[in-house]
Amino acid sequence: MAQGIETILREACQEAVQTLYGQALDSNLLQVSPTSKEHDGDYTLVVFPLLKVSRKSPEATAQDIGGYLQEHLELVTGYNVIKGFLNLKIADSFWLHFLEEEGKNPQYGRGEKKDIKIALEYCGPNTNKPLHLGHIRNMLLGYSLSNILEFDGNEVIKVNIYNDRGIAICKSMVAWQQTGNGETPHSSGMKGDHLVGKYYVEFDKIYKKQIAELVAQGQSQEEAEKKAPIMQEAQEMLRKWEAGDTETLQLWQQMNDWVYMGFFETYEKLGVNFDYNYYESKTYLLGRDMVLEGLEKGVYFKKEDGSIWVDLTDKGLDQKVLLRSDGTSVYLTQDLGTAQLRYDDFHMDRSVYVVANEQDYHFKVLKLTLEKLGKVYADGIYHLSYGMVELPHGRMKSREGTVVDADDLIEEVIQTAENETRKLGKIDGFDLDSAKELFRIIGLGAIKFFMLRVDPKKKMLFNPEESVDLHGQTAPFVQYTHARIKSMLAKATGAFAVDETYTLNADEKSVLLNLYQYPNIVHDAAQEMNPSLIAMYAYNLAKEYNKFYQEHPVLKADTEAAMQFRLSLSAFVANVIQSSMRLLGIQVPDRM
RNA sequence: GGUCGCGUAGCUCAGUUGGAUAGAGCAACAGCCUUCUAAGCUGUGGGUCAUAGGUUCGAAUCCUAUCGCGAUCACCA
Repeated sequence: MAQGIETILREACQEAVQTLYGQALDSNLLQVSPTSKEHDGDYTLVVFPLLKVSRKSPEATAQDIGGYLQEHLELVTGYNVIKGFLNLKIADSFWLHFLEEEGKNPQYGRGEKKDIKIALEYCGPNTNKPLHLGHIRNMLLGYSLSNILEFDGNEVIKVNIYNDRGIAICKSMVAWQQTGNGETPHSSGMKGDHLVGKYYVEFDKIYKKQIAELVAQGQSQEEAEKKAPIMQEAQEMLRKWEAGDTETLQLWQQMNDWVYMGFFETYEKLGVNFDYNYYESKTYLLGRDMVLEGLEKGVYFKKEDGSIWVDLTDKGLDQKVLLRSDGTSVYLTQDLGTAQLRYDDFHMDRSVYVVANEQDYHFKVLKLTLEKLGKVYADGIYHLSYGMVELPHGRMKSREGTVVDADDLIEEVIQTAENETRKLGKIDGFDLDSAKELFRIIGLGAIKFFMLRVDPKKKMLFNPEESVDLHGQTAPFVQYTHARIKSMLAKATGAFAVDETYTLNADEKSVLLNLYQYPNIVHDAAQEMNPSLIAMYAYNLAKEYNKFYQEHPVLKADTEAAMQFRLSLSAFVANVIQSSMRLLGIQVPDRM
């Protein structure tokens, strides 16, 4: 697109003010935006900020500028003034021309190439239990964001980090050794991550039992927690792992492999992927040298007991430990190391971490600690802090068994989609495979849209019934609009062209205005790292189109010109729906 | 207790960065299929924008205080 209409109008307004009132004007005083629905016009200028320059009433100022624009700008064919609002009417030919230019462009909305490389980390699972609802929000956000950033013209590298070591996985290993009887995913038919998760739960059962026994024998709770045999074995397992004990490493590798097989299956079902994987087992020793380097530079400090700290009290935060007194690393130390490693690997301009907002403090500390070291990449670190998913009865708690499993959820939404689709009798003429594919597209679409339509920064409530709803503000609503257009287009014959003398009705123009906004929305979503803007846009576009569709016949339009125009418009809408939904990771069917 | 975040219709969420009569969906009610797919469209009811002050032509939006909810503040990850 050559130049946005808002820019053209803004510049023209600036010129008008200059000519009419003889004064230059700061261009950001000019607010030009699409006219709100209940008023007549296409774009609106708010004139209140101009009163100091015009020295006239709001109405008179708006009249002045409106008159000037109508006279000097071909684009503006009319205007009206309500209080301090100047509503401008844009020539139909502009919109028709726009439709002709962009309507068949499958890349419509794509941003210019920016020469910015972004590393985007998301998911970050532990390898001792299966993925849950929280990971789903994380993965959908991360994957969608990578699409949006890429579409806006950036280079994006999707990375995952596996927390594959530590006491948690050792717990699963010990419980499996003691009670598993050699059970494998193959022998049990269980998905690998679920199998390992089962033994993680098993560990906790045994542990609790042992604590109770010890307490019954007269030990204190605290003492019992430390001395429970199975806990001691898990800790011994961790020591052996760190010492490189072959047998331990083999078991660890095997159980992790089971988990990965399970995760890959879930990723694939959900339609997300990664370009590069990091493993904590390979990075957990990194960062130590950086801390020592900081100590040498004098930006960190050492306490009497030998522990090393960073002082962030000047930034309103606390002092944080970087190396324990025994010289070992903490969580933060590792993250320093992985940040450096990632920069060495990719030399990215920005590094985005999709991590829940419970870690806000940690990421503030991480960024500031790297800044103290003078790392050039510290500035490019951005924590996409998303809100936690809550259930109608509160937070998910594994102890209370309220964790919503990712695989179960996916299966459930597909099942619901199937039930609903069959009930509506929509699959006549589908063979079994394409029917299954349709259920999958609709079910997954529903859950993805449900989670992505909410502002990522805000916590969200997961209501199981609403998440599989197929009506209203949902993916199926948008998908349905697309399918209906496609089936209509399939019935149309020949190529259709836009007649630039066609006269638009209000519903047609409203759809065009929506389409025209798409590139801006993409850019805003990328800028704000907010996929919900895309979701709401896709919904609104479908909504506007449906209104048009209901009121105005396309294939049976009164005139040939109307039919051709409406077909072009419909095809454009289908195109943009498909494009925007793809950014959310949602497919759109041609029939449903 | 310190820090950060949130509070908009019965419920779930928007609100274009300070602009017009605060909008959608769900739920409820009333209409629209012999005409391109009714997973749709139209309409009705539903609001002390947590509360109280302040800033200005104008505040759901910015500032202050209060109330309520949540997260976080480990030599855990």
